[in-house]
Amino acid sequence: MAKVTARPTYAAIAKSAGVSEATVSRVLNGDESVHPDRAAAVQAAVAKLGYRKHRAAAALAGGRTGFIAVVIDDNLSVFSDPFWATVTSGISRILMENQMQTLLMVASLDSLDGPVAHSLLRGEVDGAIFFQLHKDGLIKKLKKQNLPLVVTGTPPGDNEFVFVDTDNFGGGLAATKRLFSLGRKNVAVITGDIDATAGRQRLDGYNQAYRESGHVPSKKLIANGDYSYESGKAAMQKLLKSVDGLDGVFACNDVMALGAIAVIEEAGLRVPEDIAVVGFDDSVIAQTSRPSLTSIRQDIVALGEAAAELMIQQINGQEVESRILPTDLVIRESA
Amino acid sequence: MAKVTARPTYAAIAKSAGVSEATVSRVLNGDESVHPDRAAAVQAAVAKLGYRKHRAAAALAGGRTGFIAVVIDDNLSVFSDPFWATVTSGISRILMENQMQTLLMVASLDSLDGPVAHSLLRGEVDGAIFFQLHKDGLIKKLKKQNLPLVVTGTPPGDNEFVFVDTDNFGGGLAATKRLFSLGRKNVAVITGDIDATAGRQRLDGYNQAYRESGHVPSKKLIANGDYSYESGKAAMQKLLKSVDGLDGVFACNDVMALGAIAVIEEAGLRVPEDIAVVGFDDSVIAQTSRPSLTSIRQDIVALGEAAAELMIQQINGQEVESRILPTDLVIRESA
DNA sequence: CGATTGCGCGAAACCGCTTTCACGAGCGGC
DNA sequence: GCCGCTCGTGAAAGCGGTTTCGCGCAATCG
Repeated sequence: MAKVTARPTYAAIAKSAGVSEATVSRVLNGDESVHPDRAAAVQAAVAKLGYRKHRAAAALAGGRTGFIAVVIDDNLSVFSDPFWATVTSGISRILMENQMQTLLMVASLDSLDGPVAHSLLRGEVDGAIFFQLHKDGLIKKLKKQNLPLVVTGTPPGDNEFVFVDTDNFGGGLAATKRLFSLGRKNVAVITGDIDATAGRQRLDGYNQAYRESGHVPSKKLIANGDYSYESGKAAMQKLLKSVDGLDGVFACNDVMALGAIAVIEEAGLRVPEDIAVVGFDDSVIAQTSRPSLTSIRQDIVALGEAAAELMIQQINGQEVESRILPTDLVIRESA
Repeated sequence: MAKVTARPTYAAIAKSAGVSEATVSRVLNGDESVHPDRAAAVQAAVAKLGYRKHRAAAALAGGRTGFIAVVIDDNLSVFSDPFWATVTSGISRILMENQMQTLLMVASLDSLDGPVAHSLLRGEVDGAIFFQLHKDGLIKKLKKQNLPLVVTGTPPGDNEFVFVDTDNFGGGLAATKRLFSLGRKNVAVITGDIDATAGRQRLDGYNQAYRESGHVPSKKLIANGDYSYESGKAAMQKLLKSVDGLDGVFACNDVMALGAIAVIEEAGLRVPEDIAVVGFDDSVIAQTSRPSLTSIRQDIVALGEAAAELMIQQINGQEVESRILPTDLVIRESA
């Protein structure tokens, strides 16, 4: 048990500043109606005594906890993908700047009845940021309670929730256009999980690029993957068999791109000379692989920061709109 | 602002169970001295009303917050390495099981004066888990306050703090032995940051393997890196130039191992035929690279779980000992 | 110039739980 | 059979803030 050194309370501040505790509270909560002189006196006392508010007490009395939950479904790939950690660091930074704390909740969200669900439903946090949405039972319930919510990644369905996301569509478009700009004619795509919105949108971007080029992609050019290395290999094998004159591939993430490259080289073909490959994510492996991978970069920290900003705006009662962040094409050896 | 539906309080439970609020509190906090019948009545009332304790109120009255801080120095590679996220998920799981919450604090720990430091010093958490220790100013201060602490990664210096770590020494030993067991004679090492304990220990393991084999590693066989891809390449270039008959390399992480392999192949040599390479971490890239990488696997989730367990034991007033978790050698193509 | 309004401020209730304290009952010891 | 314990329990006092309410004052109005 931590023995905490006694800290000053409102009583001390009030005494030192010659005002009542109520006034101290007003000053510390930005109530404008206090006379500037008194406010200054309070501020001085606060500074002098090194006062800091007791969170629990403030939460109990005020109903606001200063905590924002970051809710992570534990069947998400938190374990193998730095993505979520990076987003979280962005969230955390912004929250800290605004005197709020990040409460991490990792749990299976299947049930509406676990400790996470209870904790959220009981109002133990001022808001919740969800990572990717699969099951929407819980979040719908929270929305009914008017809990400020932000979703990271485009939620399926209509725009019921405030969200932040990378421009997956634009990224897919840019990746595919890059291949066309290299003079490639038969550009295939290895999709990610097309049941999730991100995968869907990247594919849509690919299709859009085709449309803009005045062609229609044959069904044969679309091979489904699931973001795993193995699925990238399998998809590529299928493409090599079924597509004549294949000279470009857009893989919806870097890991699959590497799987595809492995298969291409095993088949005795060269990247990028015979087949150019573009990935998505610009993860570490894009830099370390050989050939290094041309990929679509997203600003992941910014994604987290945007999520936190939208959260804070909501808490302040402002109207907010979902945000979609741009991507960059990073050109390396593979395309 | 979340409008929270009114929840039952002790008053309701007490009434429903026909006891006083004091007794409710005792039951809910595991006080043994309550008559079993009454305890049962309270439990029944709790279940019936779906009662859940108000954390802030409990914290205010009891001094225990139910929060454990996970403190991450933001100059740590949280951004590119899934390692810390994985550890955190393990921590979070165990804490949740014990009705505690994970409070994430990402901040520069240089100053003893930032919001993180204040928050910790003020006893806003029941304990703190530090990720890797560079600056020990803050943590020493916290220790003086008797705040339960756990460090992830061996802290430098004596065993002043309770910590959990992977068996870096054993891993380095196993990696190097693997190379010897393949009949390699001139086995070099590319070190990580040897100012940090993990890097130091892996190197020590390498040296130990040499000692056990009855030889002494020449200074030439040791090339310093900093865990980055580029440093792996640089170290390998140096080794190729200065070491005759080099036929094995232990790189202290996978990323450097890939850098080394790139250089080896550029030099027209083959992995593993000419030079076998072992990495460390068994990260995704170990599986996706070509040739796939033999590496040392650590159970990262278990590391987080162990940290959380040590924390909980400390909070319960038990004596605890630091824990070192074993590693596995994962054999793939490169060695 | 007296009555009305409005503003700044303090007193005090309250948020929901924990813990001390004292009290009554049941017990063994003499 | 009386005294002194122990044991289980409830009343009540906080924990450290927030917020309502009403009061006293000065400015405004008729």
